[in-house]
Amino acid sequence: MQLSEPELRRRQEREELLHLGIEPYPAAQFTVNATAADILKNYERRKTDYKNISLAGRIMSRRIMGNASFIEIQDATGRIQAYFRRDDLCPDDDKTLYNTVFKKLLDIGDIIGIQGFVFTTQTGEISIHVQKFTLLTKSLKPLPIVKEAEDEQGNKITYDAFADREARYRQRYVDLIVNPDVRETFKKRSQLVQAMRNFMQEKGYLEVETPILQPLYGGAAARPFKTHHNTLDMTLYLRIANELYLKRLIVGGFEGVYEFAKDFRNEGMSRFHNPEFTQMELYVAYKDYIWMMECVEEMVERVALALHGTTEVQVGEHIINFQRPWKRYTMFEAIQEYTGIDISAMDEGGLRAVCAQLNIDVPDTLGKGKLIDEIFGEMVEGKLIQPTFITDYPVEMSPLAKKHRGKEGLVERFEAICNGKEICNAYSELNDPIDQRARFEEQIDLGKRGDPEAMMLDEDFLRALEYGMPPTAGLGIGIDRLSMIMTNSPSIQDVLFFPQMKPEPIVVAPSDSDYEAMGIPKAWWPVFNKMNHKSVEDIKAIAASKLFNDLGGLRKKLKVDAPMPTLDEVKTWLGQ
RNA sequence: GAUUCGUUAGCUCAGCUGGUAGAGCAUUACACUUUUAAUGUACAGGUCCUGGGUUCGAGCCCCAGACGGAUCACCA
Repeated sequence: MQLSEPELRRRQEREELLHLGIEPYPAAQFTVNATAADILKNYERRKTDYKNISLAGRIMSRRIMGNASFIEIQDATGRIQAYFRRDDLCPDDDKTLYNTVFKKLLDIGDIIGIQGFVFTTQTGEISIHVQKFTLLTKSLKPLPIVKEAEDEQGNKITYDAFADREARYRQRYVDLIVNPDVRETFKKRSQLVQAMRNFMQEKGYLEVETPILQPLYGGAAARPFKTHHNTLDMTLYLRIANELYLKRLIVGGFEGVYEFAKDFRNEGMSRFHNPEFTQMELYVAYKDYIWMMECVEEMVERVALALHGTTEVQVGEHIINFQRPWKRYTMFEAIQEYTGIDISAMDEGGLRAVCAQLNIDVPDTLGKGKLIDEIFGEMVEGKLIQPTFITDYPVEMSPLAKKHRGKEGLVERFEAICNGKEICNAYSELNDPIDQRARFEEQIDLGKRGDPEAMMLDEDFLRALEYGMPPTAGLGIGIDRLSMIMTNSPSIQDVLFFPQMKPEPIVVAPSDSDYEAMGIPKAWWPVFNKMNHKSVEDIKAIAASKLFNDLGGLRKKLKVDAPMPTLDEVKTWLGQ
């Protein structure tokens, strides 16, 4: 890797600090007794408490004005201005600490500790008057410079925002340093998980952990990631869901279990899909899906209140209100509401005619259940902005859900739809082992017909059901999707710290020792570095005459103080 | 996987009909003891994503590729 000029300069500064006896990465702990947010919030009311403060953070901007300077320092809670004055820091004749260390050897991005007292500047900004500072970490890579200001109305204006998505996702650490909104989004995500966990702890449910490496994958319809265990010499799959394990725990006698689970699905990626994602699954014994709807409403309403202090949340152009109770439709009612067509009594032929009438393209292979799902997906789902429960799904699509207590061909299942997307999925869980086996066998048939997502038959799970699982309500709720809504993020990548991406190409640049091995005189090494070849092989592939010409050109540009080699010498270097 | 847009200085971006590569910020130097996008002056900084092609001449046109975004498809 060729280092840019700022990078070289910072490495040089690191050396100079060492020469001055200043350790750029000290071991001694720097004790902090204040945060930026605390000072800005409480200083005016409790001035005497801020006479002797100690704070650490990253330098985010510098305004040097001769013998006085202002910097902005950023800690985990925010930014605060600090005031450095030469004669305070260097009361004696030796002004090195200010003139050299502070002004020349520190940069934006360096992490320092400061000690001093809080005051208000003439322009009214609460600031720290620094009496002593300590370098804690020298930063060798320049940060993207983002400048912020406020207009007359007090609106925040950002200049030169660090907005390139690829760079932001690949180097999330930089994104987090430079974009405060990103930090806020992830804090909200954490609060969301915390609010849900508190909710379930209060109800007395048990938080559990179940296997991620599974010999059989199940609990959802999806393609898995496959791996291999060497000692056991067996195939294992990364879980696509943890449903079947949590139900085993209900069989075992726990009456409420939940897990925040990373699941893995080997499928397409989009702004709603990442190969690994988080679901919270909850199973409660002696409950049904109607009870579970109330539970979801209460939990999600609680989350909205915890994050926003209100049930109303701005999402894109909509304001979504999570206040209970939410609207409820059966799937048939919802389709009738949005298309005007009652499909509840239709057979497959009738449903196909409806698809044709609504201009929905469907493959001939689809059965009745999938046709209904297609109509719902095309005509209804995207229009449901406010949180809405859709209940009573066709049995063909739900091999783990209990048959409806009153309606033939349906199961006791609901999804909550919000902002046009599913956020959760729940059933009265199927606990009849004979029925469950039959449903698995239907799935196996589907698999034989080529459906890559058909479920596998899990004999151990069936054995557990045969011992008897009490009537149970189960829920899976997508934490990423819910986070997107609660933080007004248009893409799943905005709520994942490290979204999946293709790896960056790794370039192994030739080094000085490579040049030496090729017999190139040292004076020419900078020239080869400047040419930035990707590898030694790349250099050797260049025609000697072309390289000879290039060397001549760069010799002039870089002012190389060495005689021009002959064409024959160049050929020797290249082994040609 | 398909379509489409993008990739130019450390960062954010301009770049005309194909004719010597531009700005602001950051950096460097100097000035400046309460500034706040600090200011003023000066300097420096570029494989224009990669590889081919067309052309006297390519950042720009053509072909292929890499990476990324968006939409669609797939997908609880």
